[in-house]
Amino acid sequence: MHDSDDALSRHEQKERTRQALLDAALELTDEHGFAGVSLRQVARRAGVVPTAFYRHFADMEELGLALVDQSFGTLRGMMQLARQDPETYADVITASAAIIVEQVQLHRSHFAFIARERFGGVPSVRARIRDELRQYVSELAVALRSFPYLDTWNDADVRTASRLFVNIMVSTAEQVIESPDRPEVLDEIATEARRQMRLIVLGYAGWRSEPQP
Amino acid sequence: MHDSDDALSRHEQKERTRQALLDAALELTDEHGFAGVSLRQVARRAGVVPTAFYRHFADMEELGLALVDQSFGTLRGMMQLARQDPETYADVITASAAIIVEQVQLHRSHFAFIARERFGGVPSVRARIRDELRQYVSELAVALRSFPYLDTWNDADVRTASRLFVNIMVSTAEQVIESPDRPEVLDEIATEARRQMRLIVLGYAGWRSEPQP
DNA sequence: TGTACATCAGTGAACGCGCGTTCACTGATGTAC
DNA sequence: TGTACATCAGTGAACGCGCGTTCACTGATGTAC
Repeated sequence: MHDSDDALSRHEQKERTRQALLDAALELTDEHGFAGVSLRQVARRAGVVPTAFYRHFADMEELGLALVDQSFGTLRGMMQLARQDPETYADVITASAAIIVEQVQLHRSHFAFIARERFGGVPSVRARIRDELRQYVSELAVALRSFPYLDTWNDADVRTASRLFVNIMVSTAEQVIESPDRPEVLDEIATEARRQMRLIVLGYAGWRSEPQP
Repeated sequence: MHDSDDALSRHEQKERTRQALLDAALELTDEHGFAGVSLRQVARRAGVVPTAFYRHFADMEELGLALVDQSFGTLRGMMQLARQDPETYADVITASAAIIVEQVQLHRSHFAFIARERFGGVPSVRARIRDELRQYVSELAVALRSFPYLDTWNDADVRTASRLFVNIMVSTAEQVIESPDRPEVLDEIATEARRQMRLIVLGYAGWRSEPQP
């Protein structure tokens, strides 16, 4: 018999510590960049002794790769949300811009991690992010295909559009990350993202009616 | 009387050492990110003793800000080149894409520094880059005004276009930095940059003939 | 031009500190019977 | 259910190392006369 704070299984407790290490590293990356974060700092903030780190990761590089995976999980969740939202099919541009701004605020640290470490200091982390982004562009291209009108485009055009949308997504995320949390600033960013996306869609209309020389 | 290797003045020699420190830091940033570079590493690669560093910079942060200034000097040189090139006025898109790809190859380390440290680990460096980029967008907006056709646009539209062009410029630079130096890869990147710029110009045509709802 | 002194870029020893990693350990949780 | 043993997440001391920064110095370059 024990009191109300149910004991965790060994496995659950280990998982909890692992997540504490990841969260600590994410916070510290926000402050110093991943390359500037030490194993001891991570352990300290997670509330364990430095040597406990090794029960979960071989070194900081392995933890960094785990953070990439976790962050792209969030990005994929965002795409999922957009595909499930009926608004998206009514007005893809307004709906996407709103979802991007909302999700970036909600998962700021994951987006910030990708934005910062995409060209950051640790080669293996950078490489993994590049691979994941490339795959994300492909996945978005497939998703774009399910829209009326876009289904008539050829592969190369859909891919270029997908790349542009991901560019806008990344740069919008970067702006939200850099900005104070004031609603009017965020509205302005969402408006700018809409303008940019609308521009591309209109550009494509012109492109297709009057192909390049 | 002395032999042919003319002695440098004390001032010239000091300037030379300062530049050696900057170059060393730029190289090392390419390898580990600026936050991962130590004062001693910089001094070692520049061929001076660590304490000599302090004759030139108060600390690594001050050196980092000097690197930002130097890198944006290169960016402004690129804009200058584009404005002087008669090709630009004949076909702005093709000419700009070519200049971007060529200049990024030529000054790879400066572009890489901006791309990496824009969201990198040292707050003051990041802030300075953000300020410079914002100013660069303004300067480009002014330059765009000197083109026929664009001179009829309103301020907000020219600024949005300028922001999009700088986005494309940065992401093109990022792609060149990440890519192997093979000519066909670079051609492909330049082609993609042209496609993206053409899309925007065409988008603007559509935008203006049929303004947003 | 020559001499005497000032300047100052770069030197080299020394410091205390946080780092990553090793190792033997502890004690609570899990398992076999 | 109770007991005896195994597992293993987290501990704490210890190590050698590169770090940023201080300090008194050296000796070539620059300047005043």
